[in-house]
Amino acid sequence: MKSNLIIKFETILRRNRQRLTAPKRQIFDYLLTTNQPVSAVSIAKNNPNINSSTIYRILNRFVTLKIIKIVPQGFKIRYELGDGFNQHHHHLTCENCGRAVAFDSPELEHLIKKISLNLNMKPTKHHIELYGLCSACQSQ
Amino acid sequence: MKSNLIIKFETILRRNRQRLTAPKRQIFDYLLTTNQPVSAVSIAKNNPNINSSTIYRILNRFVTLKIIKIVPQGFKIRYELGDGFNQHHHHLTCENCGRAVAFDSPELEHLIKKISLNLNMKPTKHHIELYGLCSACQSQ
DNA sequence: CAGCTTATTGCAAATTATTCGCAATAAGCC
DNA sequence: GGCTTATTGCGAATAATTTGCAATAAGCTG
Repeated sequence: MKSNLIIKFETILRRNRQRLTAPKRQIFDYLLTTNQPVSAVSIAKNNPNINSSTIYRILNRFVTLKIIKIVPQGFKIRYELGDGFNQHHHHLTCENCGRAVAFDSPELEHLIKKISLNLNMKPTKHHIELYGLCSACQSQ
Repeated sequence: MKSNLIIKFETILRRNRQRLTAPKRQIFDYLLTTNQPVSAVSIAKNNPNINSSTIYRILNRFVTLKIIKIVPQGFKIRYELGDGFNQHHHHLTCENCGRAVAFDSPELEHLIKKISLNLNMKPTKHHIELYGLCSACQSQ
C-alpha cells in the first residue's frame, strides 16, 4: 500500500503536468527517509545512480512546487520536505556537537505574523534557525 | 577623527594578534557603507583591487571574530556587520520586489530565548529571515 | 628607524558546486 | 503500439571557493 505522502507527491506532480520518473521518486524517497535537512551534494553522494545535473534540476523544481523547502544552516543551503509533507517546524542546533532538535511554536508563528503585518507586509514564509549549547556541551 | 566603530574594529583585531592591513580595513569600510547584507562575490566585484582569495580569507576571519555575521537569504549566503557594529536586527524581505526592511523585536528575542531554554539549550545566536509581499506588490 | 619574526597577501592552480546545450530516452496519452 | 514532449544523462562550461607557496609588509624590539 502506498503511503499518503507518496500519493500527495504524485498528485502534485500530475497537477503540474510533470512526469513521474524514477529519479524524482528516488529523491523524494530519500528525503522522506533521511528526515533531516540535506545538501544537494549529499543527495548526489547518496544517490550516485542519478546524474548530478538531474539532481539539481529536480531539487529546483521541487522547491517551486513546494514539495521541499530550503533550510539555510550556517554557511550552507540544505533541503528538507516541505510543510505539506512534514509538520512545519524549525531547528535548534547545538553549536558545539551539531545535534539538532526540531520544534514548533504556535506562539512564535503568531508573533511573526504580527510583526509582518505591523510592517505592512503580507507574510508568506520564514526561515528561523536557532543555535545554542545543549546540556551535554554546556557541562564540558 | 576616527569613528567609534573603526576603533572597535581595530581593537578586536589587535586583541586577536591579527594585523591591521589595507584589505581588512577596506572590506570593513565597504560593509560599513553598504549597510546591507552582501555576498562574497559582490564584495569582490566592488573591491577589485583585492584578490578574491584574500576576500574569502578575510570574511571567514571576520565571522570568527564576530566582526561580521552570516545572513542566509533564500538560496544565498550574505554577510553584514556583526551585532557589535550594528543594532541587532532581522530582515523582512518582499518576495516579489526583493526590497528588505530591517526590524527588531524585543518580544521576539525574548520568546526565542524562552523556547531555547525550554528545550534545554543555552541560546547563543539565531538567524531569522521573514518573507512576505509589500503593500505595493500586493496590489498588483 | 633598522632589523627580525611571522601574519598576510597575491597569484596561479586546484577543487567544489552548479548550470547548460543537446541528443537519447521514456512518460503519459490516444 | 505509436506519438508527443518532458526529462534524463552526458560532457563541457561557468561560477564559487580553497589551497600552496613565494613575496610582502605589520608590529615588535633594540
